[in-house]
Amino acid sequence: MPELPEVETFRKYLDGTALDQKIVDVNLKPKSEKLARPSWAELKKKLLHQKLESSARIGKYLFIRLSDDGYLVVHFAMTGYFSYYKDAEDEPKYAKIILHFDNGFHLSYNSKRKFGWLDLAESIETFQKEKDLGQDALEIGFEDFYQGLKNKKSPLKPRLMDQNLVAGIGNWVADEMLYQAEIHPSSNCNKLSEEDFRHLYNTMQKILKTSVELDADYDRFPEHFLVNRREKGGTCYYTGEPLEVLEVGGRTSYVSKSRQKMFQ
DNA sequence: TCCTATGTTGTCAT
DNA sequence: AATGACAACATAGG
Repeated sequence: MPELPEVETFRKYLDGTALDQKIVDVNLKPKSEKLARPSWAELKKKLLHQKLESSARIGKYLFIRLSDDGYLVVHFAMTGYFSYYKDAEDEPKYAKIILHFDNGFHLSYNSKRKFGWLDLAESIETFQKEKDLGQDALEIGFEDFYQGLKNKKSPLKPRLMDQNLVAGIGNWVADEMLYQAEIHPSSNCNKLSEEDFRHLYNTMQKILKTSVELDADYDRFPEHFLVNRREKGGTCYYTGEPLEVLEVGGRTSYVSKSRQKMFQ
């Protein structure tokens, strides 16, 4: 579900389908008002008669440039995704907000739950500042990554998932990074050396790039990736041992105990 | 029936 | 100021 690689895949999907066509109507499904910000009336008014011109992404947030001015901002939360289709009968079951284009196609924002949302923003910079959103995990340099984490008095995993520090890492990417980098999620940030952080940073880049290249399609992920093993009965690719399931920072974490070193 | 879920946000406590 | 625990949001699926 939508973390950085998934949202980047949605962004590419949007770029390949829905850009440069005039929005002739916008529909809201019943009981979906909460997904529209700042309000359904304002969102609809802003989108009508405009085109989606281009897209950008910071972390799990997608920014879509509108032809007049400003941005449509989309957050997919846990179950959101886009569909671009022509026939009304192809409308997804969980469609919540639907943009209708003058070429007869439709772009729907779908979600099983009412968690994600569509919002408006004047500029990406304003939005990023208001939300205190950190640098995108694929953009941040090692030095900022290191400086942001090295002095934290906290278990590492919750800090990796803190969007104000580095944006885009959710539960599965955090587990994946820590697994491949051989670091226990409960390790204290301030006990890792610079080289440990460098290793973690390089691992993060590799995992994110690979995931994005594979369009976040887990079925195509390398066999050693943890994400497909994060389930009951899952075993470590490297050691064959059963993965431990524990809670770190309130989130379920899968750990290969003998592989991942605890820094404390 | 009960529990969990890969996200965010707000409150309250330390 | 930082950090953590917890609830709320909402719903499908095991």
